[in-house]
Amino acid sequence: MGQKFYMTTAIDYVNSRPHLGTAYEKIAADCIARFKRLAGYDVRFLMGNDEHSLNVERRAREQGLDPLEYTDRMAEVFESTWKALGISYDDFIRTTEERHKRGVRLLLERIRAKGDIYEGTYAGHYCVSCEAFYQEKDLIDGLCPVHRTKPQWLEEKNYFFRLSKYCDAILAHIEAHPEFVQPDIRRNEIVALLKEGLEDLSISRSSVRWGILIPWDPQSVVYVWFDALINYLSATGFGTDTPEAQASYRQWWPADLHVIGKDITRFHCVIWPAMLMAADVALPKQVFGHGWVHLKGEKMSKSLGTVVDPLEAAERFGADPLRYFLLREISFGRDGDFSWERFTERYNADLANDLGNLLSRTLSMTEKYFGGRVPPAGPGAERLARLAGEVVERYREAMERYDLSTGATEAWRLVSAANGFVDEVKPWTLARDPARQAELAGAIRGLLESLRLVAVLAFPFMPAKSAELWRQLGEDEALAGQLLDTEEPDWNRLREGHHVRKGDPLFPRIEETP
RNA sequence: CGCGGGGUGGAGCAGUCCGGUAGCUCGUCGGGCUCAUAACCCGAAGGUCGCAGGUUCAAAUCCUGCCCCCGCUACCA
Repeated sequence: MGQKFYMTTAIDYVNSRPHLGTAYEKIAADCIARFKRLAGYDVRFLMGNDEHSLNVERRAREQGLDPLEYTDRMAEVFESTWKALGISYDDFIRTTEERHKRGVRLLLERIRAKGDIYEGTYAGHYCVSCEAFYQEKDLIDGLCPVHRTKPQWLEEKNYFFRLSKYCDAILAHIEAHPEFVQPDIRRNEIVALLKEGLEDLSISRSSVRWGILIPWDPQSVVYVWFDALINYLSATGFGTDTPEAQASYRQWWPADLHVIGKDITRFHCVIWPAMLMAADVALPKQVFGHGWVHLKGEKMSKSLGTVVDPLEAAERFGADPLRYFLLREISFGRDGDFSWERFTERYNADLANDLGNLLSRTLSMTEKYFGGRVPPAGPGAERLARLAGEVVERYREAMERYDLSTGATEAWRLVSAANGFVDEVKPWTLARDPARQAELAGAIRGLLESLRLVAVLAFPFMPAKSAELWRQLGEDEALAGQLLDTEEPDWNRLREGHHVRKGDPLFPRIEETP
């Protein structure tokens, strides 16, 4: 087994169904997970749901359900969505699970033992939707600035975490490990925030029941954010006292990568490391804050009916084209745009015309000239082989820094080159001249090998379509088990004489924009 | 002085950290090919890289000032 790589996404708040934005995060994370497996890492990819808080309890009651019943249903909705999108998570944690509660309790006890939790009173305007307190000056016309609803005046006993104590340590950590916060623009924000200083954080609620009880004071419940962050740790076995759990914890922690939305970098780059420092637990290696997916330049709006349901989008043309579009079109880390027009354009250009058609023409020629069997390697395709080597190197370099769109672009350089190569060598001309059989074989073989490599490179982006491409090339082993070999040129791997399996077009053209 | 993002050929983007031929996709125009999903290939037109200064042999890229757009003001990642 290779080096371990433990990565996570944000766990999702279950007060609404997944939408394109949440799906984007999982798709991007999945692409990274699959790339890492391809690169030989021993990957553990965690996702999950955030199920506590008054807000969730309310939503459940509205539907006449028990909170747990409600969260059970939502877990099904989320998991089936992720499966439909081809997300290859290894573990799915729910914050209502015992293993999570144990982890939360242990972390709390450790921080408390350190003396970093104290009792206090909190008073303020509390917005249920925000799960946050507001001061008078923050309210707009007496309403929550975010939700425009009337907050409640609450005065309650709260436990506080001495966040302020860790401000300098976190700053020092980020300075010593600039890669901790990615991309760079997010780091600047966090550093600015830290330089202004931190206040202690209220970490309990005494008015809420739906949550994890504070171990030494069952009248209080752990604040949902404090609870949620710990999932990354509890999912490894932290807090569970069996030899297996302990071994798992030691094997996987610290996390190598947290993939999250840019709005919650604060929680992951400030509060979370402080919690871990207080508990003497190692910090995660890296946090990556991705951008938003806008819809035609505007944020998605449920009331305007402009939210794209990822499943619906996936149903129309399959999950893979959607995955490809989002990953190729949007620079990972920045905001991007989704529209059916652009989707159709990308789909037809890159998938149908370039890759799909390349497969089509190559397999047709393989059938026509070689009876559908993989021809022997021969002269003529050297330049494709050379480019393939370069592409793999650059692809790998881009993917290592999570520059997913560049990774895809690199793979498509090989597709373009292969299409150009066909026009250049004109196999149909070679075919008329028996003396040039070896050249013809070399050319077709070069094209098949290019396609084989593209299947591997495209796999993190489009697992199902890549597997179909792989199958049509006549490969029998699972594509998922392949390794991206950079020691030896990943070339001439197909078995000579083996039958290809031409099938339906891999990506039929979309004639009308949806 | 609230915070942040952005302004690059008709459209959408990359390049800006580490200055040195302005790149990609679509669209337009011309040509080629016929293996292929009316797909593919080649070529061309089209940009004072928001504006004004500055640094430099050299700036989209660094510095200063200004203008405009967009988030943070929603169900939200």
